[in-house]
Amino acid sequence: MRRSKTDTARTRERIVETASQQFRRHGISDAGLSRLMAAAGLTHGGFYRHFASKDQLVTEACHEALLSLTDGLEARIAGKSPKRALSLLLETYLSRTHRDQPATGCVLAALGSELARSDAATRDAATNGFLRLAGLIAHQLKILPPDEAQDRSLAIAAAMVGAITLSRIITDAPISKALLRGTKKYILRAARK
Amino acid sequence: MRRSKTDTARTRERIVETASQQFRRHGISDAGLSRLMAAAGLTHGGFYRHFASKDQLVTEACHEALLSLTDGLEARIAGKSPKRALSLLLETYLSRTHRDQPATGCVLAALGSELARSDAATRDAATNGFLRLAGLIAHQLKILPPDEAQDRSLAIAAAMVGAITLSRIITDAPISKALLRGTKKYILRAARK
DNA sequence: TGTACATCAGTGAACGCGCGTTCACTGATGTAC
DNA sequence: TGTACATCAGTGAACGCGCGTTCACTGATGTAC
Repeated sequence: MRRSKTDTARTRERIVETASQQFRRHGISDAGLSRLMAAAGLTHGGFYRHFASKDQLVTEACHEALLSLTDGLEARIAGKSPKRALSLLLETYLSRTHRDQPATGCVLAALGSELARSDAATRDAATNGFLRLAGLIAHQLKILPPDEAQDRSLAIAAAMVGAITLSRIITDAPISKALLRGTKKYILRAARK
Repeated sequence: MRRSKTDTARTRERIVETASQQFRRHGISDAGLSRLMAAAGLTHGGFYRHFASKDQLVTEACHEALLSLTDGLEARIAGKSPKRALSLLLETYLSRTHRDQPATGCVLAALGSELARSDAATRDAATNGFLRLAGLIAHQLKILPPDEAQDRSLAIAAAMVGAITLSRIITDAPISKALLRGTKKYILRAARK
């Protein structure tokens, strides 16, 4: 039966939030709409009242998840010195907690290679999220001229994403840990003048 | 009808080679066995004469593709000075050619986030390939003590994989290029004492 | 070296299953008077 | 403010489709004598 406008809006948000977790946990292709809607407490039939297609949901889920990630990181470093802020960003992003909980972590690390094959709208959302992440880093590189800080922050953000992705693939625990530790050290070196 | 042993071995190799390209092009989940076998010039029914399951093919395809990648890179830098070799590695791996041709490129970049959700055997194959890639880099960091060269090479290899993956996601061509260029510059900095 | 038979690579139909999407239906919400 | 009716969120069955896997069958290859 029909629901109130606020209920409808809440349901839609719940679907997007549930979807973004399911995608990150199982991958985009392997997260089916039926299971996903059930996880949101609904049946699959109602899906198309909210979204035109699965692709649209993917786009929105990536957008929201990346917004939430960068907002969270931004809040975490608010008011800190650039040096301390960069260290905090790296500790948070390159943590074992992040590695072990893909469902609530960075979409770029959880879905990177699938995003590379996604449609333009989803890749746009991913690109914007990536640039926001890089921007957070660029702000901590104030010792450098702006152009160089921009270029370097792109490389640093990609290195962070690559490190988490690979730390999840690697079957040898000490090596996985060494990769995360090494990446942090190596980025801190790269942040120096 | 039955085939000779050498024909059978050749067919098996052809399936693995075709599969590794199809996986890198379409993703593991989205590369179906029927299409894949057709691409290898066979019908899908014969698949299980060669492999116990799709998972086994995935493992072998990743193993072979990573072996081929590291062999190719190794041949390319043979006899070069460490400095020149590192630069060559980076130019080759971080090229627009590599970015634009995932089907024949690095499996870790093409399938990274899917590999993180794959079974142990496939993740073992990916881990070994990653360590071989890192090893190639470590050999060019002879100015550093071995422990540090190992840690740093892990971080560098992950940064390379992350950069290619993200360069494929990014919808803005200049930014994609800036990421590849920036990553090379930043790794060369990190390689210095 | 030649013959008889077992092996098995490859074919194509078939299996059950879950996929994304559509649709008739329900009944509460929203709207127009 | 109350009433009549249109809207539409959510349900559950159904659609065609491709998936991974199995199987009976074919006939050339490999093996045993």
